[in-house]
Amino acid sequence: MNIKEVAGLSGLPAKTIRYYEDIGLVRPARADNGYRAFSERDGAKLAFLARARSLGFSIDDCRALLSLYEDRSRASADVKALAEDRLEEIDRKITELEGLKATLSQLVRRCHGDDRPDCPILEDLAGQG
Amino acid sequence: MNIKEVAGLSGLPAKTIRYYEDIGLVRPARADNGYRAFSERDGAKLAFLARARSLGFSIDDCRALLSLYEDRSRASADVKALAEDRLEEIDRKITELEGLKATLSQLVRRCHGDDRPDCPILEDLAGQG
DNA sequence: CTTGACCTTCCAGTGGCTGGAAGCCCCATA
DNA sequence: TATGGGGCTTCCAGCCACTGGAAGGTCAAG
Repeated sequence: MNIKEVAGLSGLPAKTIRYYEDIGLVRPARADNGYRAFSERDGAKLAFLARARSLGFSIDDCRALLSLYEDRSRASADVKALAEDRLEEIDRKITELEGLKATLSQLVRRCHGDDRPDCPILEDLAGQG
Repeated sequence: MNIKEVAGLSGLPAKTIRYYEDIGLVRPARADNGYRAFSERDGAKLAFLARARSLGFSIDDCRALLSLYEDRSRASADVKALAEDRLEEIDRKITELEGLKATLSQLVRRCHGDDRPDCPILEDLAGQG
């Protein structure tokens, strides 16, 4: 399989796949002409990575998940712990964004938004709100 | 005012303030010894930036907000538009994170999390879920 | 034989800082 | 007057996870 095919299968851009090779996440074989030759297994690994990344796992998390994935004697507790950390992180981010949203939408509501210069948003930013 | 003092006032690290000078957000005067000499106005500007950044505005947004802030004849509608764009972005991010959270927490619930190797989380990541 | 799609490597840039080295400057204390 | 410690300066490198682009090799079709 050439890079474009595996890119299509995994949903990752070719550039990203090359990058993943650079940082050692995949190690595709090489054909005689120097082209990367991806196996089925490489394809599965890349799809795994794409899915894990889309769920917000960092590259380091992915490295850990991959090695757990390939370790037949892993404990599912280890995976669960990683996933739970991610969940907490997501919760923290949601909370933070909700806070921003509350503040900003209050400011937006208070700003009349016409062609006059007085603006509660700028006043708040300047610390006079 | 030296950099450390204005850092304390604005809540920004000194490093960040130097960086903001680099990219042209502030232009503090210089004392004879080469030290940056911040005016009250510089301090206010930096506090403005700190607040805007903490509300999630990008540096480019901040540049626009600053110039609106300093433009006595600005229309508040322009500011409101920027803030509304940010709100939409925040909403999109929250929605995305809620989606991730739903998927991940479902996976976590289904994983028994003990010392056995079978794990629905990895199965899902591998596309067999 | 040419065209055009594909592949390769390598370098640089994104955003928004952050860390660290090397070297002034300034003030207080011994 | 030496010295110590903090603060200040510049500059370079690195973070994360790619992404864009240049320069050039390879392959299949017409």
